[in-house]
Amino acid sequence: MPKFVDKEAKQLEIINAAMKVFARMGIVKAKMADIAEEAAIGKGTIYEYFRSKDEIFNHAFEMFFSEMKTVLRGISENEDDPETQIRQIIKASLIDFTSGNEEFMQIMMDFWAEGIRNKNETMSGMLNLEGIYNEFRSAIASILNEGIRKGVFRPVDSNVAASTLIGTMDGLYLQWIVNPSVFNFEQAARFLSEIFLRGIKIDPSQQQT
Amino acid sequence: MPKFVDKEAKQLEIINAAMKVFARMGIVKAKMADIAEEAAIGKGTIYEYFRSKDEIFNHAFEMFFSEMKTVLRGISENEDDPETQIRQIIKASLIDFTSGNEEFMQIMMDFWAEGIRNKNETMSGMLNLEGIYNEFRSAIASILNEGIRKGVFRPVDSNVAASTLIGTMDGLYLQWIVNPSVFNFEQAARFLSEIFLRGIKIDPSQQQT
DNA sequence: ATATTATGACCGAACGGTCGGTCAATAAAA
DNA sequence: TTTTATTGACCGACCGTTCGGTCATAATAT
Repeated sequence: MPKFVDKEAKQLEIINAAMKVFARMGIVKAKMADIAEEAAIGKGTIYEYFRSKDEIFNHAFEMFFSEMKTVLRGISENEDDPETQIRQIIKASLIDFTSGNEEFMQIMMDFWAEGIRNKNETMSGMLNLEGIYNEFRSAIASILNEGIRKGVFRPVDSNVAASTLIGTMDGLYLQWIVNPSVFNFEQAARFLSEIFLRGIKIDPSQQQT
Repeated sequence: MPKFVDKEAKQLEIINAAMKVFARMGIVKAKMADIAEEAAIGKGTIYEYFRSKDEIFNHAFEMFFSEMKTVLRGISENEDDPETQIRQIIKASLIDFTSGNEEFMQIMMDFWAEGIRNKNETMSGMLNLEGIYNEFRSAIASILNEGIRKGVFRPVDSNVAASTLIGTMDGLYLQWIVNPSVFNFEQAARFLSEIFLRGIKIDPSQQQT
């Protein structure tokens, strides 16, 4: 054993173990003992790297969503056409994130549920579902605004539209979780892209320029 | 004290008390002691009427959603025009259910979260989120099918469309919960009605009959 | 009408299991 | 040897559930 362990790396190991346990048994049911076992360390050791279960949870939460943010950022940076951007966001959210990744979804829903439950809590730190939504919303809203400016989208209220789009995708996750047998993300993504864009695009017959 | 108490009525009292407590502190955090206090009875008395906390939860859950079902049924029975039916469903779900009723929403989200978490559990009885969604979905799908038959809606996949609509509404609840300060149900309902109908209606310029 | 008995509604102290967190002991490294 | 890292037995707060017992009322007897 080296005298100074790489704290960051060990924290990451623990969080990854925690993620596995979270996926397997849900966040609330996950015990410190389970996480320790998964990480192949003693229970006490966890407390060398985290103050509490909440702290583990918060770190995991943050890591989890930062990945999503990165993908979204990539889309808005590498693509110029607003319509294509919207299509890509829907595809990324509903297909790329989900396909073959049940575990991921389970955790995501659990984070949500936990975020809702602890909304009013004086949590040690973050669990900032609100901030994450704000970020997503403003990212999508600015794409919509760009489309409106370019005259390809109707002048809808971009914040309301962005909320609705995000809401729809979240709602679809929920339905998949609840009822995976009759739910198909590919169909849903295709339908959503079509209907949402049809809903906000300028009617071709009256398009200007 | 009457020798024989009306069990049903007392159960209802307890469930109502439980609902209040659920709204105030969340389902998981709600203690039997809290429910007893709210109902102004002894903790032990609760167990004269319910076997367990889960049983209270399940009864509450069922009651809660049966109200929603009733409203939906009313809409499909008292109105013939598919477009109007869709508008009414959106209005009922997003405005009538929600307005001035923060408590209601809190509980609904909590039921959701709980339903997700316990999805794989061998719960005593029900907590049948899946069944409820199926019911809602097929109700909306049949409205859509009627619209398609009448030639006012495009021949979309009615189940996918219904899923998407339900998902959207749930997602909007979620956003309101997370971020009530920047979210407005009236705007959202108006936008959703407009965009969804615009998305599925036959383009007027090519309408037949 | 009054006393007596039976009943079920009601109660909350106590129980038992659970689980996050602590710490004294141990192992490993320096 | 001293310092650092690790550990898991242990603690105690918490909470759902149980159960022995009380009491108001109804039924019955006198």
